[in-house]
Amino acid sequence: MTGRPTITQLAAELGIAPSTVSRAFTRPNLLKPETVALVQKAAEAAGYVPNHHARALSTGRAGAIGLIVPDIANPFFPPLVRAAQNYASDLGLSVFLADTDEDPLREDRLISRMAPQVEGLIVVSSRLASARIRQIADSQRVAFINRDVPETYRVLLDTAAAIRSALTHLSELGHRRVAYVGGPPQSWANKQRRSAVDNFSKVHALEVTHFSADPGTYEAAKALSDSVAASGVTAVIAFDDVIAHGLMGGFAAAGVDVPKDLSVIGCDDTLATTTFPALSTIAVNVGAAARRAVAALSENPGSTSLTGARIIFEGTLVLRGTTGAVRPTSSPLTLEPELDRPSPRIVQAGHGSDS
Amino acid sequence: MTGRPTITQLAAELGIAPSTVSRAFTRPNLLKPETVALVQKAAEAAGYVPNHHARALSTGRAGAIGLIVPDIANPFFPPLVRAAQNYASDLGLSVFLADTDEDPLREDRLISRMAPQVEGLIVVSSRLASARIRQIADSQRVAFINRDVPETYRVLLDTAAAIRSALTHLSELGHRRVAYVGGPPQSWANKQRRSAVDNFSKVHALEVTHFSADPGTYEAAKALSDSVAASGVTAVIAFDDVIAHGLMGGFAAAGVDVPKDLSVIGCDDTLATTTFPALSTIAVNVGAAARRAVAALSENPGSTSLTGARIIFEGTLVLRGTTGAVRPTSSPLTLEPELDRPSPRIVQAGHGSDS
DNA sequence: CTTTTCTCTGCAAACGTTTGCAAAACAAGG
DNA sequence: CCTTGTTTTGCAAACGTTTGCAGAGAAAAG
Repeated sequence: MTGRPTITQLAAELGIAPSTVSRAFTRPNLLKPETVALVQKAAEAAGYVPNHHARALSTGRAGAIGLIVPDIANPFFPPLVRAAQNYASDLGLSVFLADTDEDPLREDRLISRMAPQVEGLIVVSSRLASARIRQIADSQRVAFINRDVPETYRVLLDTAAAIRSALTHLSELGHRRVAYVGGPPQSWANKQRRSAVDNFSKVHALEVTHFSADPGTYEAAKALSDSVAASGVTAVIAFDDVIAHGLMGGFAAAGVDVPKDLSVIGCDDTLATTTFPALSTIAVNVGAAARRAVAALSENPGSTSLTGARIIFEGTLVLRGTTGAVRPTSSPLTLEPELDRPSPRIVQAGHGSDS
Repeated sequence: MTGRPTITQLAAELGIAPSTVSRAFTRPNLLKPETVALVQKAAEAAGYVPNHHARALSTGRAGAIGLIVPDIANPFFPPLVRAAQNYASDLGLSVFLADTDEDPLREDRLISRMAPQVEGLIVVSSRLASARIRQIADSQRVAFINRDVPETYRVLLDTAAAIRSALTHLSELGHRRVAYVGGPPQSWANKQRRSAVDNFSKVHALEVTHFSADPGTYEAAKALSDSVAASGVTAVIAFDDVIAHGLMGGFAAAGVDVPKDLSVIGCDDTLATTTFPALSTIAVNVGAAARRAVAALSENPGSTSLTGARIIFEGTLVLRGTTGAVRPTSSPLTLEPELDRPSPRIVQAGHGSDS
């Protein structure tokens, strides 16, 4: 009658105490099996479902976690939220999703608003300042994904080793000049990948030219493709698959052939084989990262913050159709071998950045 | 000290009543401005944030809505959840996200579990039986997107008119035989699009051949591309962009040129210009649909269910690079004009379906 | 038949808010 | 100075659970 039935109504109906009804659901082993059955039957019949808010208030456990991402429309995130949600669901947790729109202020506000209402927060690719992050992690239960600030709980998708493999592979194919096309400058992943390229290019005596697609969209990357093609590199490693894809789009339009004229390697494997040719990339286990993060939140429900930890999942190079041997003839750089110029050059596209 | 400060602690600290503190936040105009300021200052200092659960319990308003989608990894949904989340946030609502994994049972369970904890539910592309949906809509506050069952509150992205335009356009380009490549058989959108193709093809005396990619993935579509190419059609309308893209991938691999050999039109505009050539498609206002749905949930907070309504947003045809005039020479069908075969043939790919 | 030990159930307080009602403080009108 | 009216605040109950504690039986042990 009066909306949803409550535990008290059920109890009254059965002539027993509310606490008994409660226990029938939460600690059935304390009760006589017949009582449990009785209650369950009545609950079923009345369509009773427990009120999470009341429960949360009473137990202090919210039964929910929050998940904060910079841009849910970026293909990197949906698989992550999917994995997080599935795993949380297995643990009996619901998940609040919020999108910061890449805006640090919005992110900060969201964290403050959500944190007290949930058992923990997962913040992915945070754009906040390190100091602020440390401060937040100090008093809130939050796990970070792809943001590496010391003494916080963070799980990282590390692509350095895979990038090293990629560079080795390119080197073996005869490439000497490669480009790195970066993404969001504030992104930890971007910094990590860029320095991996820088570091490991040295061991193969590769010359690297830097570009940056900002924002990291298909269009921005496509707009950048001419500069990249003109720069004389024979291979490019992109921050992620969508940038790689944008470059390929630009190359195709300009008549430069991938992989004959130019090899390209993406990252994150968000596009799988949907490009043509199929994109060589670095696959990364977002699902594992997401699950690790929600597991961390569900452990130690008592403490007011998570103990520092640095969990790493390594990506792996997967070669498909966009990598090939360097073109044997007339590559512009062979005329002018400048292998001894170590400091990378930076070329910027799009609006300002503070990388 | 003791975790987060509460309203009672604040009150004690200030030597005033908890109710006054409460009112300072919820109905400040009832209080003397100085009191409000006093409370706010203290709250700020103590880092007080209201407990949503307690509030929800007291007011009966949850401050949250639920959003249920079949597969968040499908590019159709992220923009939708983004729009929903943004708008909900403006209204002071949080959003629970859940993924049914295309499983009706899971969907049903999720709806039952979430509905009582939120102010309303948005269910997108429901795979539930109509009877069950009506039953749910009867006692719960739920708005459906892209599922059309009478007497429920539903907002629909209608592509019929745009499909008519597409067919007209193809006809003007000289096409006489077109294929429709369907997606998830249980999907309302799929049925709607298929019958739109069937209906409007008649007015232009087009012959249509039916295919179905199940599941509606890039790979399934790609696997289907040979049959489609071999069927003698000169144009194909796909259920959505990812299927269109998969077909294009298959065509490219098989050496059939788009749009010279075959025109293709997608739907939903999820890929924008990221295909090569850029995909002609039907753009659809998911954002508006999402916002309408959350608005519906936020209105009439009292009632136990939403009054039936049928809100329609129409898609529009956007022509890019995958549509062109029918190839003048040697198209297999000109040898054998069978314009008078009206009943569409069905070709099935992937595992079983119940369309 | 007592005493002890379990098993099962009930009582009542607590969780942190909101809100109807009433009391107190103050201002204005007479 | 006493009414009357208005503004501001406090009291206490309610929202639907959970849970420590204690009581009531029942079973086991003596």
